[in-house]
Amino acid sequence: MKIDKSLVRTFPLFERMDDADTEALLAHASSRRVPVSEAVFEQGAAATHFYLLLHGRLKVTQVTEDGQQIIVRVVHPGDLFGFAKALQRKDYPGTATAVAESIALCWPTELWPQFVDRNPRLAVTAMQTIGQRLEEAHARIREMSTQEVERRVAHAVLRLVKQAGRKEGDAVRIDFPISRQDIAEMTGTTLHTVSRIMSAWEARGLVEGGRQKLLVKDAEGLLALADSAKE
Amino acid sequence: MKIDKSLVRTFPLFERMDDADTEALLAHASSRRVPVSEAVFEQGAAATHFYLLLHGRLKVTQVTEDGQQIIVRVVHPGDLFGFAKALQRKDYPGTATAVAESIALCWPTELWPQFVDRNPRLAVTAMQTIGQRLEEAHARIREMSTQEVERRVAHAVLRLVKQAGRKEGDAVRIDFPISRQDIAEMTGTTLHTVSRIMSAWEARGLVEGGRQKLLVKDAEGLLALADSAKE
DNA sequence: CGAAGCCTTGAATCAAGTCAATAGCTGTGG
DNA sequence: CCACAGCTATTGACTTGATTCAAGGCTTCG
Repeated sequence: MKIDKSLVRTFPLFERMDDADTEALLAHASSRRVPVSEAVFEQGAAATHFYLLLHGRLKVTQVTEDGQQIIVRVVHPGDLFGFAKALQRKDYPGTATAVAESIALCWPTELWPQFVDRNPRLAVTAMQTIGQRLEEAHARIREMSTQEVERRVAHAVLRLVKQAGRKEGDAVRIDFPISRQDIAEMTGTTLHTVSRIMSAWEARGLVEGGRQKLLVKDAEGLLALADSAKE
Repeated sequence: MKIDKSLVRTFPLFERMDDADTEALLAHASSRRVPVSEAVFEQGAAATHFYLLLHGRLKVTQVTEDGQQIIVRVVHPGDLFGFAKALQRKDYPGTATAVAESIALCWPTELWPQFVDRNPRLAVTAMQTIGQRLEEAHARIREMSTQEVERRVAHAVLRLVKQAGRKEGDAVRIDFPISRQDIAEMTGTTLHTVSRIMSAWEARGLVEGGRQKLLVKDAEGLLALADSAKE
């Protein structure tokens, strides 16, 4: 399968890899197009491949025994995902669903050790990535333990701005379709509460909503909300 | 520093390491005694060492900007902790405090790569450990998102039973001093709510409380509480 | 155009948090 | 050995943030 080397090269992960190594890796990769709302892999399925998102946007969700869903994280272009095997898991802990038309590279998990050998930097990067995720998870736990919903939602939106913001005049557009329900699942609340909060924000000129749309007009204002201690 | 090889050898991490390797590692280790309520390291301090808990019990806490505290995890004998450097961090993300008289081995972080070289299994184990922690964190996020307080507390207590339970007749004793406040910080609630819940449980014969004491008399009953969907 | 999927907004309810007061251990020192 | 200081825990009353229930409106797309 022919894959564009120069595209891959733009991602930090590959940036310092030399041509030979890059080609060796890409030789074993296949690329996969994922239409909106289709899953790349499902929670509990055997972890046969690991992936690199080239283009688009995914959400990783988990479902509890009693059927509730939460969004574990959002996958952005350049992110590795689904490398459960690297953590000695046999199955995927969550489901990865495209929220926008996406393209991912994938490798059979058996190749992970080779992948790492070929570029020791990669082992380090992977470790780092997981470390970051762990920290994010702890940050989220901290937020959920101590902050009321509005601040949590503010934090979540700011995170999206940082990871998926695209300038649009004075404001920042969240660059993929996201619903109130999604935000609720990211912050551990209900779409109703999110809707109310965002209506209030819209009235104050902080954001502009819409069907699966989100435009942040005043990031500083949100930041003030997110950081200010209660009262 | 003379350290008992046979003690170390009882931990899964070292179980399959041969004598030469074990000795090489222990040669660079020092041991450190930590009295109750003293910290092994503090949140934000430079990560100079990584540790292995030999004996005792620690809690790892984080403090938010506005002064609230949460318990990130409990460290049990045999656990590695404080290996921030392995995740490419310069500082410790939390504070590790002894809740019981403890003894830990420690190594300078510079030795981590060597530590890993010496025993590649260790790299794998470390990865696995971190993977587990990530999963635990996600499980906790899931719980906090979807379950009401009583179930969360039930889960937390059951986790303690599994990790620090000591049989005591028909019941199981949590083997270190733990306060209502601690449980509150592990579950994201207040000591008042925890106290109320545990009083109710005590009335139903599920547990027996006391000042920093906790005896689980009916783990099945708790499990039913923890697992049953609401109502 | 109609159906499906999102979003908004009221009203009622409820789980937990806050406030406040008291009681019970535990270890210390007079 | 008793009293006191300092924690830790218990409990009631009240408040409130957020969920649930319910109804209706707005987009988008086939």
